[in-house]
Amino acid sequence: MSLKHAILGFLSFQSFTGYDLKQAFDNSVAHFWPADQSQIYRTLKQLHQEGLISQEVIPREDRLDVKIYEITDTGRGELHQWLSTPLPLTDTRDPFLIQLYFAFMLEDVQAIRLLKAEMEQVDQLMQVYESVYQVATGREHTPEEKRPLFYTMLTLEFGVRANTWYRHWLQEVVERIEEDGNVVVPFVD
Amino acid sequence: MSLKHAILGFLSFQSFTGYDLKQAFDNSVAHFWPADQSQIYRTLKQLHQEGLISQEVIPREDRLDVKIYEITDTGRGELHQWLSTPLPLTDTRDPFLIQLYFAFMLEDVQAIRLLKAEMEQVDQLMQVYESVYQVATGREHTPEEKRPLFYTMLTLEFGVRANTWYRHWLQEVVERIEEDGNVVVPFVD
DNA sequence: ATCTACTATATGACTGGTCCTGTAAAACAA
DNA sequence: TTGTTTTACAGGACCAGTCATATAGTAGAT
Repeated sequence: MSLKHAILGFLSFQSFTGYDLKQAFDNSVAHFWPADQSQIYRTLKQLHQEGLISQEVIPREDRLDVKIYEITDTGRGELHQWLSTPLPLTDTRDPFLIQLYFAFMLEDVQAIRLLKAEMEQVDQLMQVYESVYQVATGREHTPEEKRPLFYTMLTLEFGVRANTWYRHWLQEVVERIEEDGNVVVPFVD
Repeated sequence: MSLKHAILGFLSFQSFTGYDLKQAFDNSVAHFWPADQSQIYRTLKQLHQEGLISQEVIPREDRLDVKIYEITDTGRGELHQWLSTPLPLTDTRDPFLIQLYFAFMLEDVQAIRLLKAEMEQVDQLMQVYESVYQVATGREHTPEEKRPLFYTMLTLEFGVRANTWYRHWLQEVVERIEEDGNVVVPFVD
C-alpha cells in the first residue's frame, strides 16, 4: 500500500489534481516507484472513500469535471503513522538472477553476453541518474528546501550507489568467468 | 514471465510434480524469486496448454491424481531462447525509499529509528544468507556439479554483496544525519 | 492409539498494477 | 489554419501474485 501513502505524502504539502500528481511522481519518485496514471486515479478514488483525502469538484461543461484533492486530518494522521512504522523488508523478484541461475546451461560466451547486456543497461540508467543529480544539485535552494532536498537526494544516492556496486560486480563476474572459470568465492561480510 | 521460465529451467534437468517444484524453488531461488504454491500449479497448467511441458498422470483412487511434468522439445527451445535474450532492466518498487523520501517530515530521531530498523532487517537477512552460503560451500561436489554450483553461488553472492553495500550505506546515512545534518553529497561514480 | 506433519492438487476471492482506449477542450507550433 | 501536444478524467480487459480453504491418504511421533 505504498502508492496510497506516497500520494498522501505529496498531498501533505499541497493540493493536486490526479493529472498533476502523475507529473509529480514522474519527476521525483519514479525511479523507485513508477506510478501508472490510471492506478493513481483509482487510488485517489479509494483514498477519498476512506476519508483520507477530500475532493473539490470543479464542474466543466461537455467535459469531465476537474477534481482537486486535499489531504484531511485523518489522512495526515495515517501518513504520519505509516511514515514512522518500519516496514518489513520487501522481497526482491529479479528476472535477471533467474537467467543467471540457469546460465550454467549456456556457453561461457553466451553467459558473458548476458552480463554485458546487463552492464550496458546499468550504464544507461546511471547516465539518467547523473543528469538528474546535476540538475537537482545545480540550482539554488532556500534554507527551507534544504531538509526535503536532503532526503530527496538520499533516494537518488541510493540508486547511484546501488548501481555503482552492481556495475562493478557484473564486471568482476565477467572477468572471473573469463579467467579462472567457475570458481566460487568465499562469504565476505 | 519469469516464473514460467524458472519452471522450465528446473524441468530441464529432471521431471517434477508441482509439489516437488515448490520445494525446489524454496531451497534454491526463493531469495530472488519466491514462488507461491498455487501460482506454480496454475503456471504448470498454462505451460502444459502451451505445449512447453508434458504431463504424465498417475491416477489415485479417492484422491486427486499425481501429475508428473516433463519438459518438451518446444519447451527446451523456449527456455534456451529466453535464457540467451537480454531482459529489459526491471524497475524497482521500493516502499522503504518512499518512507525515506518523505522522512523529512519526521524528526531526526524518528528518521534514524527507521534507518536502524531497516539495518536490523538487513542483518537478519544476511545471517540467513551466510548460513546458506556455508551449507552450500561446505559439502563436497563432483566435477559435473561445479558449473551449476558456480552460477547458483553467483546469485547468492549477489544477495550478500547487495546487502553488504546497503548496510554500510544505511549506517553512513545515520551518521550523516547525526553529525552534519542534511548535507547533500556530490555524485560519485 | 491418536495426533501431527507431509505429500499432492486445486479453486475462489482478492489486490496492485499495466496497457489500451475514449472523450474533449485548450494551448501552441508549423 | 491545420495539426500536435497538453490538460484532465476514467473505465475495461488483463496479468501475476497472495491468501485462505478444501480434500485425502500416508508416515512418523508420543
